[in-house]
Amino acid sequence: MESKIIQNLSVDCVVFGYDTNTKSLNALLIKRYLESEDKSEILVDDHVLTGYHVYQDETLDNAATRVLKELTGLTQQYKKQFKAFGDPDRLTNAKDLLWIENEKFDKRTVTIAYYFLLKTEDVDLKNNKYDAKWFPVKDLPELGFDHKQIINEAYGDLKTKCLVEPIIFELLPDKFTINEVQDAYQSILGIEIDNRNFRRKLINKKYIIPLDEKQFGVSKKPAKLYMFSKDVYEKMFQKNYLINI
Amino acid sequence: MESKIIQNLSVDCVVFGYDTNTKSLNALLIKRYLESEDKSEILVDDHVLTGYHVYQDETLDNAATRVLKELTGLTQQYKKQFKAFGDPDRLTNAKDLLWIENEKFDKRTVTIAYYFLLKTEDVDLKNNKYDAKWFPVKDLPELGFDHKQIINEAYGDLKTKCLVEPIIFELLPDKFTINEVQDAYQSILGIEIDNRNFRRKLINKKYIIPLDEKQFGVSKKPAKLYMFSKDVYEKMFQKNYLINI
DNA sequence: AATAACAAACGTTTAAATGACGTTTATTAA
DNA sequence: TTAATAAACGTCATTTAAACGTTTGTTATT
Repeated sequence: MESKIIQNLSVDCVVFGYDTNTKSLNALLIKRYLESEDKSEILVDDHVLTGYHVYQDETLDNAATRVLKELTGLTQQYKKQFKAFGDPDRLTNAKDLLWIENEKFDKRTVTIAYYFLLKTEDVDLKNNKYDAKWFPVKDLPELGFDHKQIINEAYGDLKTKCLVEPIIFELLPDKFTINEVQDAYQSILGIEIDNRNFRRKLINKKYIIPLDEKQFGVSKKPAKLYMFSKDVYEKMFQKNYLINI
Repeated sequence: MESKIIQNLSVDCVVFGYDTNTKSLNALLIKRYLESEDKSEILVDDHVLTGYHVYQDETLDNAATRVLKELTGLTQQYKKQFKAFGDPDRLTNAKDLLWIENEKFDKRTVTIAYYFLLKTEDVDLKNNKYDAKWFPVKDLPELGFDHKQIINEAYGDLKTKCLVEPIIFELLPDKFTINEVQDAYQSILGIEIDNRNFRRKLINKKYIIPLDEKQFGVSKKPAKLYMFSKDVYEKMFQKNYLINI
C-alpha cells in the first residue's frame, strides 16, 4: 500500500488543541532527541511538529490527514492548509543538519503546513509512539527546524480567521456555556471582553441553540448549556459584505 | 547565475490587474499553443498562468517575484502566497500531458500559488515575449492544467481579504475618487453599495486623505481626488477585535 | 448668457448594534 | 440561614448602518 515518498516535499501539521478547563490553546509537539555515538553527549534535545514526506500517489490534504491520524488517531478534525515553507536555508542550523543526516532527508525540503483544530481532551496521549505532548502556544519549548515560525504563522492565521468564521466551536466541546466561548476568545485573541455584552450578542445568534441542560458537578450556580448549529449557520448565512477596513 | 531547478516544484502567479475605466478585475494569462509535427492539427490552444520551477538556491517568494518581473517588468507589487496545489492527478488531462512531454516537466509537480495585485495600466503588454493578455476574471477563456481552479481560489481569497484589509488601494491609482473605490468594491465583490453611505464612511477614515486636486478631462462635474495613506492606516490602527461571526 | 443634464457632494431620519455599566438570581459551602 | 460567587438579566448613551431626499458644480446645448 505504501508507495515511494517524494524526497523534497513534506507536510507539517500544527495540531491546535484547546483545553476548556485551563483556558489554554496548546500545540501538540513531539520530542526530538539524539546522542553522540558514544552516548557521552546530547546532540539534539528539543521538540518539533509532526510531519512526513508525501507519498507519490497521495494528495497533500491526505498526507496531512494521514499524519494527524498517526499522531492522534483522529481523522475528522477541522483542517486548513495555510502556508508552504520552502526557503533553501530553512533547515540549515547545526542541530537540524545532524538530524537530517541521521534521518536521511534531503536538505532542501518544501513543506506544506496545515493546522488542525480540536479539543485537547479528544486526544489520548497514553501509548503515543511519538511521545507527543501538549504545550501552550504562549509558552512553547525550544523548537527544531523553522517550526517556531510555522506555529506562529498558523496561530496568526487562526486569530484572523476566528474573527470572521465560527471556528471557535471546533475548539470547544459540543455542549458549552456562554462563558466558555468567551474564555476561548479571550485566551486565543489575548483580549478582555465584557461578559454582559458578549453574552447578549451570542445568545441572539440563531445558530447558538440553548439546550435544556445545565452544567453539573460545579460548585457554583451551574450554567446553561448551548450548542452550535453549523446547519443553521450555513443556511441563514448570506455572506454579509461588511467592508471593515 | 542561474542554478539547477527543482524539477517537481514550481510557483504559479495569478496576476490580478484592475482597470479603473472598465471597472473590471482581470487576470494576466499567457497563450499555450502546440501543433502536431506535420502542423496539420492543433493539439493545444488555450491559456495558462505564468509560473516556473524554483531554483535550488532561491526562496519561494523570490521565485514568484522573478516570474512576475519576467512577465511584467514589475517587482514591488502586493504579493500573497495563498495556496499550494499538489494533487498527484493535477496535471493528467490529455492536453497537459502532451504539453508536459513537450516541455520535459515532471508529471507530479507541486506548485506554490501566489497572487499579485496591480493596476492593469501599469503593465505594458507590447513587446511581451509570452504574448500575455488580460482577461476579465468573470469571463475567463479555456485554461490549461488546474489553472481555472487556482485563479478561482485566488479570487476567493482576494474577496475575503479586501473586506478586512485596505488592499483595494493596491488596485487603484495613487490618486482616486471615492466613486472609483466604490466601483472597485462593487466589481470585485459583485455587490451594489449605496453611494451616499459609502462616501460618508470612506471620507471619515483618517487614512483617506483629500487632495487639493480634481479630475480633469471629464465631461461632468469633476470629482475630488483622494489618496490612501498606508502610514496613517498602520499607525492609527489598533487591530479592532470585532468578532463578526 | 441662460439653461438643461448629470454626476458629485451633502443632509436627514430611523433602526440596529455596541460599549459601559448596575442589578438580580440560583446555586454551593459554611 | 446566610455568605459567597458566578450566572443571568437589564438600562442607557453612543455609534454605526440603512434607506432615502436635496443641493451643488461643471460641461454641453441652446
